[in-house]
Amino acid sequence: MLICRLNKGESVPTKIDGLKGAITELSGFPLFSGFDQNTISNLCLGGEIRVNKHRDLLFQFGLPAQQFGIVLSGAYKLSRVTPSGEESVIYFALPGDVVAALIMPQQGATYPVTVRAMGNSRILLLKKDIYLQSWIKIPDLIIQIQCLLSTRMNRFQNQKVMQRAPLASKVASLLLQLVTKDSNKDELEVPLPLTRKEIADNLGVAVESVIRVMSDWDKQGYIMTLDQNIVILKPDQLVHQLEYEAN
Amino acid sequence: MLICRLNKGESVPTKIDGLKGAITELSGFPLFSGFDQNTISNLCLGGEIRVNKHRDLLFQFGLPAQQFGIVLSGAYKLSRVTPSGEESVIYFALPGDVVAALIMPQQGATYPVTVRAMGNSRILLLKKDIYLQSWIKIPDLIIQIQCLLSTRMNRFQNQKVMQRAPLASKVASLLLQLVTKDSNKDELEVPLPLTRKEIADNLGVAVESVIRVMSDWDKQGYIMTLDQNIVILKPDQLVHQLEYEAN
DNA sequence: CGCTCGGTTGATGCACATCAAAGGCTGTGG
DNA sequence: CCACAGCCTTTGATGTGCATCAACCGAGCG
Repeated sequence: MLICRLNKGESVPTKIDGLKGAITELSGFPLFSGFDQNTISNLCLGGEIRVNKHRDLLFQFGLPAQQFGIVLSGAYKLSRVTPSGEESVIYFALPGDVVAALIMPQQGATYPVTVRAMGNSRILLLKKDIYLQSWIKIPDLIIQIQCLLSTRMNRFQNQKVMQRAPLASKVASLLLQLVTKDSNKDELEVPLPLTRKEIADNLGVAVESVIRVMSDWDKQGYIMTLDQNIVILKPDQLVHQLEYEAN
Repeated sequence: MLICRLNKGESVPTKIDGLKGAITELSGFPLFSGFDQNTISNLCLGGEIRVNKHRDLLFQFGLPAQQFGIVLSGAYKLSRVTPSGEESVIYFALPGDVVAALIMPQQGATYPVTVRAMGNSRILLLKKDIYLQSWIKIPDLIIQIQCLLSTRMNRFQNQKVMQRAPLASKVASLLLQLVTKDSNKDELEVPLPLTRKEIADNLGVAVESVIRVMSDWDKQGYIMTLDQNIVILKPDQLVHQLEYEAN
């Protein structure tokens, strides 16, 4: 069962060289906190803003890694294909997140995942060289990058700890993880278009199982889905799913 | 079902301040490749070599992280306890691996995992300050650290891709991952004492299931277990387990 | 209007969990 | 020295959560 299908038109990604506006956006991310706009522009020399539509391909697993990216808006999906042809979603990258930065230092490295846009998204692409020649030499920047990686690593670890939990717990955990911005009471919105298949592929389970869990929550009024945008109406109820009674 | 039990005596870890001998060891690791012994000793100022016995506690999940480590010999197990009281093994750190380096930059960070020795092991403990004041400023060192992290991240990703594979594939994948040194033909030895429970806790499955898979391999002559040391007699057969037919 | 895609539901089956029992080994204390 | 407790391993019997298979619906689209 092959997954690859031609994306309608495979839209030639727009390329915009002037990135004045983006600098302001960048200065709002934790990655660049404490840097003035001048420094930021120097750090982004030779950068290119890529504007993507839903499912546009950004990086392809296995190809030589020449660039890394900083997500500006929207979201990107990092995934790989399993030996049996299924898609396995590794990570969802949101604005402010870096993509492929970790492998820049390695000689002849290839992308360890395939990266695709989810919905309309924008990303700033930077050349490998700038990472090796500028970024690496700025301790404050390295610290910020390591913080981002640490967060991501933590997420992996949390998923590992949940491995033996029932499916409902895993789905709840994933959804809650994605909204960890301001945990203001009721009405959290998952900030990216997410199909049930993508959730299943991330958790490594069957679509139908995810659907059974989520449409139940839908009926209970815990969540709401509008055109692939998920809204958590009762966060407390989802948190409750996490405590699956230690027998 | 609580797991915490007093380790017989909880042996007071030996502390040795002179680390002359260790410098030679360190210079053999990829982490310090390209550094002369003088530089290495400066990078390890204030370091302390901890000698541990089987199951000695090194770092405790949740406590403030003041130190990081470089495994010298033996192995260390990074794990967490699940909400239901089971142990979840996140990672096995072998000689040359760094532990807790990634979280050094974060203010008031706590250890994200509990770390215990597996068998007799030695680790070089370094202070947070040295990381922030020296390490971070040396691009070549940062590059090596990021390579180590990249390898670890890759391992997580591989496990994620195998999530839907049958148990036998997962066990095979884990064992093969641990011996990825020189893949010289037949007779690979897993370089750390590993119980079936630890394998199970790493894969997030039941002990009995792991045992059923492995004792089958034992009978087939694919592997051999001597006192918790696993030897892979027929690597090809284990590799064969990975290709679980994409129907 | 046929196509594909995402979501949904029900019937059936299987891989693995769970429970139970037992033997070997090690360290510990009476 | 032996009894005992823990841990690791093993094996069998039984149960179940989720996968799999199949079918259907509505929406968007060329």
